[in-house]
Amino acid sequence: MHSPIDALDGRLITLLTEEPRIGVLECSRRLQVARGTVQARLDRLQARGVINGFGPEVEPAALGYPVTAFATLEISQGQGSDVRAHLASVPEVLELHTITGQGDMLCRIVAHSNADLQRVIDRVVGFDGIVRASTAIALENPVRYRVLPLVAQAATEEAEYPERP
Amino acid sequence: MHSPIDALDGRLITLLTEEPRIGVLECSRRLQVARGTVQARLDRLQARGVINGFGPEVEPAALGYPVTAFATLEISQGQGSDVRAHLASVPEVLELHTITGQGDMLCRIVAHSNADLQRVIDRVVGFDGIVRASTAIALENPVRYRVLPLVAQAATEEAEYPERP
DNA sequence: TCTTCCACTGGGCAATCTGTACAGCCGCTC
DNA sequence: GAGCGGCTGTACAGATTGCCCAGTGGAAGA
Repeated sequence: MHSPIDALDGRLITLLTEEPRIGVLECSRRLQVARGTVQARLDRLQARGVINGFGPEVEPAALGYPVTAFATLEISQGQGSDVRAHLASVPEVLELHTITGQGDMLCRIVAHSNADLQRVIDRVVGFDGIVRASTAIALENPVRYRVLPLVAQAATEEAEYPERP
Repeated sequence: MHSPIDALDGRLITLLTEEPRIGVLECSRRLQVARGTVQARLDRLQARGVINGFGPEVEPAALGYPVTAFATLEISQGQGSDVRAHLASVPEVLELHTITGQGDMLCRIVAHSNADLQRVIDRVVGFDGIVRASTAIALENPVRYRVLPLVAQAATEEAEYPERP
């Protein structure tokens, strides 16, 4: 097995992240490689699942949901799948993970306001199988979700660790 | 103030999310509106910050980082900004929020493996100012990060709540 | 060492899309 | 009633895309 991505892949992803509007041709010019190469790399990256797509990045705050919170849920035994389905049906639940530790699930929720957050929480926890919930409101977001440093890291490691289990 | 998005905006975002590769012209065909309209809507959505861009969605797992964890950090008074800078410098820290509640910060981190997670955690917490850290490993991800239901909700509310404080 | 395979290059082609502009139409507000 | 903003339908030049091909160079395997 070979490394996930190489230096050119890394540069390509970085370039596309920083200037998403440019096309394949422009990429090839910036990266100083043939257009076919860029196309092939992109196809491979998508085929390997490294790049999932180029969907629009929607900002919940601009949609009228400026409040973000993280809720840790405790689930009663055996209710897991029902709870998942329930949470998946709540639009304000943006993300859900099952986790180790004192809680069982961690979900990210958004709301129109702190007051509105109460409504969302009520809806989230108003379901049999959820024993307890503790919510933490996100105040600031010093580091927005990012992957670029990781990409750079992975592209660098390529040289150091030709393969990785 | 008017509502964040209307029904057409919602349909446009949904369409682009589901099929990112299609262009403006194709959108106008699918939505049964003029191309200029789609173009104008897109420009406005981006200008208003509803859509941040169309960057590639990178999958950390495919990059060799299949392990995700959430770390809750407790910070000693007045060390906040230093800690932020420190965490921002760690590639494996994908996201960082300051939060209410027992902890002070919540960050999402990734690692090559459970064993490698130890290295990452050591690096994350190995900094003066971080008093205590508790980590929860993400096992499953029943609901991947999504915004579509929220977009649909917002586009619907447009009719019901013409304005919102 | 020789052969094969794979990736990259550089070129070309037709079809398509983009950016931009224009005039007309409609509903709303002043 | 005029003005304004948004949508439509159209037009055109220029750029881009998808696709194909032959040639080159390096790496792995025989």
